[in-house]
Amino acid sequence: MDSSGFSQEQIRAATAMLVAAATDGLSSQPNPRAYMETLASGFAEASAMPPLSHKFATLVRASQADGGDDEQEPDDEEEKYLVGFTEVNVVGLQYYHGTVNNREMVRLVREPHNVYDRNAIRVDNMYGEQVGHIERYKACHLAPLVDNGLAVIEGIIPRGSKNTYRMPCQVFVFSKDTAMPTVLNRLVRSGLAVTTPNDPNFVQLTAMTVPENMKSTQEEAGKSIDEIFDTLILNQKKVSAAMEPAPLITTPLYSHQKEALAWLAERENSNDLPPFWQEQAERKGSARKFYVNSLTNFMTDQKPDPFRGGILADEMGLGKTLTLVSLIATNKLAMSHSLVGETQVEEPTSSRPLKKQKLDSLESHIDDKSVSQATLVVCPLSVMSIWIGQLEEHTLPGSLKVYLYHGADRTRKANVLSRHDIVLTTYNILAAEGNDLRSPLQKVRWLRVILDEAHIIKNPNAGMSQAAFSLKAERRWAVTGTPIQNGAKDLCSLMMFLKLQPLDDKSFWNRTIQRPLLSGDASGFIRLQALLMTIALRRTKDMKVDDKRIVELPQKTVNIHTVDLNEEDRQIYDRVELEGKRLVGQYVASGTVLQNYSTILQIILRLRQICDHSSLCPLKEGFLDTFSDMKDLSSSPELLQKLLSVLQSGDDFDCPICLSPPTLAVITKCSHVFCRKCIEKTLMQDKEKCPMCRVALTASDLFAAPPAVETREVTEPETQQQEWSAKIRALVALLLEVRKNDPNVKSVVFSQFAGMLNLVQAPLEAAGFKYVRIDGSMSLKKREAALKAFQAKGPDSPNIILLSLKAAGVGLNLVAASQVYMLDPWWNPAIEEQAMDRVHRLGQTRDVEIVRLIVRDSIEERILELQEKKRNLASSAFGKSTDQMRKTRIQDVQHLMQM
DNA sequence: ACCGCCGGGTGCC
DNA sequence: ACCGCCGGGTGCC
Repeated sequence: MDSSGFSQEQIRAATAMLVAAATDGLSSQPNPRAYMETLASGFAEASAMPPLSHKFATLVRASQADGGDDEQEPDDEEEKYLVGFTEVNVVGLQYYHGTVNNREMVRLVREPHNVYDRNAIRVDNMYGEQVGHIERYKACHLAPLVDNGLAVIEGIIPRGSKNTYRMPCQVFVFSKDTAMPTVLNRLVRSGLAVTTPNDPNFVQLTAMTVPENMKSTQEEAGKSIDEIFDTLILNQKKVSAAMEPAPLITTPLYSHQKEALAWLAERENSNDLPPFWQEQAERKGSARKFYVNSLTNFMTDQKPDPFRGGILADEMGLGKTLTLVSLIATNKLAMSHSLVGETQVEEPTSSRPLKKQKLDSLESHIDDKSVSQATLVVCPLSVMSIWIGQLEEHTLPGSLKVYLYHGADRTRKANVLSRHDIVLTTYNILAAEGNDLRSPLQKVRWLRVILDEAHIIKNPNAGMSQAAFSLKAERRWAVTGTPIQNGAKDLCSLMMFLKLQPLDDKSFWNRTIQRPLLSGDASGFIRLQALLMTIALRRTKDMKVDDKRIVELPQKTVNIHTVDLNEEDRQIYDRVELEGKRLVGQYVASGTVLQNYSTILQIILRLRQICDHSSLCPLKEGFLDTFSDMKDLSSSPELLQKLLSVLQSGDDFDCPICLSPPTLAVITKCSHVFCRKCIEKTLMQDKEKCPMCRVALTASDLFAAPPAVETREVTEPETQQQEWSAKIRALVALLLEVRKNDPNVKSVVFSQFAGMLNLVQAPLEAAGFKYVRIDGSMSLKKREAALKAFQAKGPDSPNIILLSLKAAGVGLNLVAASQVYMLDPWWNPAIEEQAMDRVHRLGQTRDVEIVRLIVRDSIEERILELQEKKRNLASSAFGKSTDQMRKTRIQDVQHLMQM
């Protein structure tokens, strides 16, 4: 490695090697540890600065909203750029124990409640140990910028790290594009010497590792995280060994499951350094060793604790749950001697928080508050039954003590929980009491915490996530079949749960991974790869080992069955589409697409409903005019109710603030739909304006959704009046044909519209089919009963299960069926694939046929195209900014409306 | 001397 | 801190 550090060629070569090794299995096998060390040394030595990119983009969380600010982002994530840096002193070093290294990234923490100075800014090292404070006469200029959300600051110690009383610190100031001149101006007027990136001396002066402006890495930057995961699939080193589970697992594991078990156990028991750490001898030949974190350049002579846990990201259908049960069962036996021994043996005293935690646990060992043997599993309610099922099916009865921490009669006693081997609970319970220190969930020091479907905590600010972060555990696992949805920041949330320092800190995550990714700097990509390579395991069903798929599944074919609307529906469809185009055209022309996004979604929704059956679209004449007239809406509670029931009919709106499906959806008087919490928070911060259209809004202008639509519509479809739609005819015809060929074949019928499921019921009955149904309104018990009936083998058992796409939840096992009918397409192909995978998964013995019913010449065809486009362009790319996402949305709308 | 100068005590926020 | 600053002691040469 030459003195200029990590060259583009090296990065490219390393990447290529990685990808090649991951894809073609047997050839070159990179050793992840060695690879990480290569990386680490490369970055640590990158002292001579390569040319500087013009702007350093970054995604950072604005710590507080600025009430008086002009631009309001619906989300608190927004692009920030480097304004420049100013050098300040860190003072008071003599009072604190936190040490730093030259060129080390430090945390700058606002201390608004500091009794001596409300502008205080604390300086911490990577471990969160205090180093000192920023001298107050400079802090007083920086703090207001941070507090009002104008700027975000990051610190690096350029030199002087061994000083006794004070040391310099370069404070890098970032702000959003529009505020950059203001921020710079305020800094300069405050008398701070600011070096901007335009400054010819910037490169010599800065201690920041300046990202190279590498256009060549754009293609990497454009990759979705899923693809990154997929380039890491089946790392040979990770899974070369297989591990037999403890005998109390009564079912033989598939070989890929044994490999996963070996990997999980290795990750829990290895004493390797955590990711991004490397060992260094003090001097050549010196016995004294140091450990350096290559992300922050933090150095310590204490060996960092191994990182026990990680991300199990196997594609769904590979049997993750059974693998985890095996881990719990297998390590249960290994445990009794290893844990106690381990904790006592390598335990040099230390002042670090991490060690302290362990020390505490040692002390409390005596008064019986020690690390429990119990594993806490947090999962969605719908997945809980899967865990229970797997435990019943695959373990010796009575061999594992399982407690269901669920239901009103759950215990309040921590020691009851800690006496079990497995405690199962749900995210809702965790959210409800997880932040309450009196909760037994919080009192137990878990051996292991497993978050199943961990992407649920992707929003780190949600109470549920916070509760997950505060659980005390020796080992942490995030389990998810769909690891990344919104990009790299979802991963940050997982890191916060996993407590992988320093990446569990948003600021460090942004600095070392997110920002480089966004600005097209290869280091972010490479670090991310290195990280995932070490702590994540992902296999997909198509992966091959020794030319054999890891899971042999029957054939799956996807066919499109094109349907022509009947005359009446066609007329309605054309009319609505014409009107919709006119409206969208207006919005596009006047640049108000986003302000009218909810209206547009309504239009699209209507069109999609008409494709299923025109009666699903409740408003006929002139309803679009009503949509575009907000005042009318606000004075018409009835309409609001209707709108909301539409919202709840199983369709997929995203709250524009959190960009997720809304929880507790509310609609504003200006007809924008948000999560209740999101909009309430926004209103409190942002001067009571609608974030979408900036109309004045107060809490009283919000209308809550009516309680779950339930089976209100389940009133038997009035058979005469509701003629079968073309699609229903097609469905029945297809089902009849299948039955003719083989009466035992079972089918799954998916729709996004609960109403559509209602409408197909009568025709199915008329054709002599027995069916069951699962939708969002059903209780867990009812769902289980329906599923059980469907899975039964007898000749009288139902042949058809009707499922609402959204309510079906994860993990549902539908291998009893081999035919799948998707009544309507959804634009996120992943969701559809997930649905299909419930049928096409382990245990399926028949070939699976998936039939997608698509109306010719309709929005459905365009949705298909959009899906294709999304697949090809990987538009879930992680390097995407909010702004880019908006643009994509506008384009999507235009495409859907054929404009 | 309402000064200057000396030298000890002292030191983040 | 081998500094700055504070405030008490002190006071021609």
